[in-house]
Amino acid sequence: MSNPKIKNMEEFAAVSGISRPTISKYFNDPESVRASTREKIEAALKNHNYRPNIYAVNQNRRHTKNIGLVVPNLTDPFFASIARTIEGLIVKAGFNPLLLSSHGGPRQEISNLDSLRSIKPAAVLLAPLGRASLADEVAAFAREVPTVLFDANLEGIGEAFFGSDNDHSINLIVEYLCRSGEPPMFFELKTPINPNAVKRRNAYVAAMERLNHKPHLIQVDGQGWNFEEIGFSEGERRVIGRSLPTNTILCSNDRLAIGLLSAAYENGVHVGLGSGASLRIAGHDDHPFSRFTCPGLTTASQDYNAIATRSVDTILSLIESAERMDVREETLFEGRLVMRGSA
Amino acid sequence: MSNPKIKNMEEFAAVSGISRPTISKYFNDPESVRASTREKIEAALKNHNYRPNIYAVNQNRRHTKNIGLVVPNLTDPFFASIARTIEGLIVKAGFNPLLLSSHGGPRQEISNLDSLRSIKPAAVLLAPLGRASLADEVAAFAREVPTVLFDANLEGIGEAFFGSDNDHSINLIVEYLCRSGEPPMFFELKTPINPNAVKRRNAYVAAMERLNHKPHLIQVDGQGWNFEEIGFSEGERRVIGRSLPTNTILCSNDRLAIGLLSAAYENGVHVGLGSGASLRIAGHDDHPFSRFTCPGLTTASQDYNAIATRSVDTILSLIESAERMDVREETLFEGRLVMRGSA
DNA sequence: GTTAATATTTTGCGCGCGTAAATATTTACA
DNA sequence: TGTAAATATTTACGCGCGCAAAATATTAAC
Repeated sequence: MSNPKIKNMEEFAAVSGISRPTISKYFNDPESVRASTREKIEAALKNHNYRPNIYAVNQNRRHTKNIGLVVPNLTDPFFASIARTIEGLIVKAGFNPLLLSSHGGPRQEISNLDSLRSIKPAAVLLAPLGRASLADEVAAFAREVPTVLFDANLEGIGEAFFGSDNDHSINLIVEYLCRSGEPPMFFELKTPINPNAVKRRNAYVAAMERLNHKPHLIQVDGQGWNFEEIGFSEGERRVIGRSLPTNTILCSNDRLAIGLLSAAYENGVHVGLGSGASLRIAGHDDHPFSRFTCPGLTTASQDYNAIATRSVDTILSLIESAERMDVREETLFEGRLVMRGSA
Repeated sequence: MSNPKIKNMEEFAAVSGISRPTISKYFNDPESVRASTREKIEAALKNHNYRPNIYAVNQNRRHTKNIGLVVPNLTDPFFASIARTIEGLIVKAGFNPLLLSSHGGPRQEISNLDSLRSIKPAAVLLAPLGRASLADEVAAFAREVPTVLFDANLEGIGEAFFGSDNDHSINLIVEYLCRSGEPPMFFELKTPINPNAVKRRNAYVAAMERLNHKPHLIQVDGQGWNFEEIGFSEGERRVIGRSLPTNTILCSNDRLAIGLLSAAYENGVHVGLGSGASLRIAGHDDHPFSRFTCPGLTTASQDYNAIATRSVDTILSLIESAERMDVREETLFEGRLVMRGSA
């Protein structure tokens, strides 16, 4: 396990009694060499534990085994957990995931893509920032490197997009709220970064009209990713203690709802379904923490398993076929209603 | 900006009228070439936007510009946010951070180190899993690659360790709790993975004894990282509605406290300081979400700015000096008491 | 036992760049 | 203005490996 010290494939070839290119073949696919040589190689591997220099490998390989994974914000447990499952799928497929977060904003997103470019990835999975994204530069990247978008769509960019069917899930939750109490108002950022937020707003309006209710939007100021903070402070200003046309608030996402719940609690406003409650709050996403809010947050889950799996599958087949897609695929997965105590 | 297409340094040298090795020097340090040549290069760079092949660069460079960053669990917003600030510092220093999470457990931690090994990083910043870590293998790695530990200590491994002074912060919070109400019990996992947890337990016991109170430990079952879940379910079993010797619970970390708070709420137990409250709950860490619990969580913050900064600084000086430390440094930073509504 | 077909291994070359040593140029200073 | 010191550039070589084509070994077929 620690004889002299093998420093390259040449030397390893020598000690294993096989020619260097055959060793190379073995490392690229152990099945591609005869069983008898494979055994010799693996025996030698036991005594010397040599590993090919990854830089030399990637310099010469036609395509690297790297897959880039870019998410808008790793600090958000939601994306952290998606990233984790995608990473797992990539590793299982024998590729090497490179995880980057665009938390710094649109310029960082591009800078992430630039880093990936220099790493010459086989393909890239990108959850873009959304409306803030520098679409032209992202598009230019996607022309160079096979790219699949997920979570947030950028029209026409990349080989495919996989996301959530906001129409469906918002419809589910609006219907539920109307059926079980007063029709909801919609609490959101005035200028959301995420295209899903816009879709949800429109879906809310449409659902309300379909049910013959007048839609009400509460559009609050706020920038960046500190949704809880915004939900809290703007909730205090615009919701708590105000006389609103309804006692039910549907938030554009769970993190806003978490802030709003906190503001309600702090101001002594009782949230929930029961008789003692004066406010109902619902969210969207089924954020990892929404189980533990007080009360638990009623929300709509996204089918992230499906999104992750399909995204990785298409990226892999894209790599394998070495071709681009003839038509850009766009698939939305349906979420489910998650009922908890808050509405 | 898009003339012919430069594919290597040779060609770029040609179009810029400078010799290739000089170009190489420029990319390693733009200041190292004469101002006049620098201008020529940068002019050419504008028209051709060429970038050196990172694999070829790293294959030949004596040391890469990569710094590995391994954290136990990126899904925890706490580590996600530390990782983010550390990444920022690394980038600012002109290095390239490689972020990996050991969420999968001790074997994944080692596998992360193995991946890093093959990338030949200049150095590695490691927040180990803790007691679960395969110490021998981590130590072997740290002998090969300059490694600095943070957050959780593994005795004698790596060049230095930077963490929190649990004695200090637990003392702060125990004193506060005793002074403002009944002395606390300590709520924790029976078999914690994290050495900080053990230190906190001991610090709690010591602090209580110093104040002439009898320490009480509530040690619950539970494995893995789903602390909120454990805090919730075990809290329901062991705390809520039980007749305990005190009405104050100090949790080993905020995530347990978040679960416990949720359980209290769900069972109609009023948490806080006021007269209507029957339970006080405090945590430790100042987790990003602890502001938004109901009520807000009283806790002890860690000085993660200091930990991040010092860790990165030492790793950088370690790289620069190209030497190991003669004595292993171990520095603990003091946290602060963060008072909110829960205790 | 021979030959053709096939699977495997080897030969030979080049990838894109870092870097030491040799050479040329610039700068500083008398 | 001349010279030495400092700085910049060039020459020349090697890093560790992938890959195509050629050579060889193995298997199958008759």
